[in-house]
Amino acid sequence: MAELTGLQTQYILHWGEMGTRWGINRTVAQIHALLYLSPRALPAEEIAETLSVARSNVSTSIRELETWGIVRAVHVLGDRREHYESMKDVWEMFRLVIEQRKRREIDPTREVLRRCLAELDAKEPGADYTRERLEAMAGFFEAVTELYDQMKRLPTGTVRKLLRMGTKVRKKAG
Amino acid sequence: MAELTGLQTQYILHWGEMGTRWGINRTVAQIHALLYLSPRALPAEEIAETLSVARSNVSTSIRELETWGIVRAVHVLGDRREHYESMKDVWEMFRLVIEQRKRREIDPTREVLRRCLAELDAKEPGADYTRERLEAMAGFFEAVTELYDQMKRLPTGTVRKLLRMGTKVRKKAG
DNA sequence: CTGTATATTCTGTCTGTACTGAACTAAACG
DNA sequence: CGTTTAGTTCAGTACAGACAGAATATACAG
Repeated sequence: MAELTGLQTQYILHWGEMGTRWGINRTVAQIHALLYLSPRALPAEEIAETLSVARSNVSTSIRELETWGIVRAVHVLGDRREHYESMKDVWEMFRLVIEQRKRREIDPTREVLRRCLAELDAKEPGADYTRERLEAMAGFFEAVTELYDQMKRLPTGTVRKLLRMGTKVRKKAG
Repeated sequence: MAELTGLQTQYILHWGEMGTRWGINRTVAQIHALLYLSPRALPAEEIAETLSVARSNVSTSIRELETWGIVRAVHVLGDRREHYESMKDVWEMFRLVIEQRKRREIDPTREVLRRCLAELDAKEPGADYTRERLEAMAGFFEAVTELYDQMKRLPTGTVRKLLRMGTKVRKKAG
């Protein structure tokens, strides 16, 4: 990964772009893209040079990727620098990311909805209507959580297979 | 909705908070939350007052919600102002939002991946490895698209039923 | 028409986040 | 140990997006 090919650059830039739309820091996303494409683990210094970002920026970004569990540090004999590599199993990567986003975005919302419903006083104005709306929303979040839990139980690869099956069935029927 | 109850305020603030995490403008999310809870359509002026934001801010935010198709303007006899109301079917709302996010985030990525794979020159350094990685990623995006298309075909309500069935099965088995 | 109410567009300001470069810490080498 | 190298933390800067308020446009009433 000393020099990027045009193709690699294109992918990395796009990934960074998409990252921002998903609320993921551009540099974090770019670093992930770089490591994902790299056949070998890269030291921070090299990442910084390749992407033209500050060394400190790489440090914090790598840390974030590590907390997500999709990047880890490995060591190379005769080199005391840390080398970073990305997980290569795409499905597992997204599973990890989704799990954490769920924790930060779905779970707190479920909590709030539950608390709201618990606190809802029948005497306050329009309580019936409010309850109806909150319950509908809460039901949705419960269902999503349920769906997520069910998918989590399936061993890796099964989702893929199910999906392929579904495709075939649909094609036959269509 | 002249005055918000504590509960409504809580919900609206939380929704705004979550919106920012999903890359949705806080005001847009808050307005949506307000309209969702409101038993009647509200004029822009009232929205601005209730949420303490500028009238102009409401105008642009409403526009965004309208393009998503989850808020629409309705008219009230004897009042020439536009009144805005939110869709109340939570499942349909999220379906609309997801559809559009898919268009903006999944589809372009699929395109880039396809183009990258098409352009990939076997002569460039590490072409085999790059191809492998790009294909894995592309496969994931194709699968997600497939999944989405299949779910889209199901009539509203079916997803809910399927989910409930799944829950029962799992409970029995567990 | 003119005046008033409503809605939109535009411009400058503000805020929050990303990022750099420097200072600092820790570890490895000789 | 001192020196070098890697890694982290911090303080200030830069930038993007959100927002308010003013200016403008549109529509309706009298």
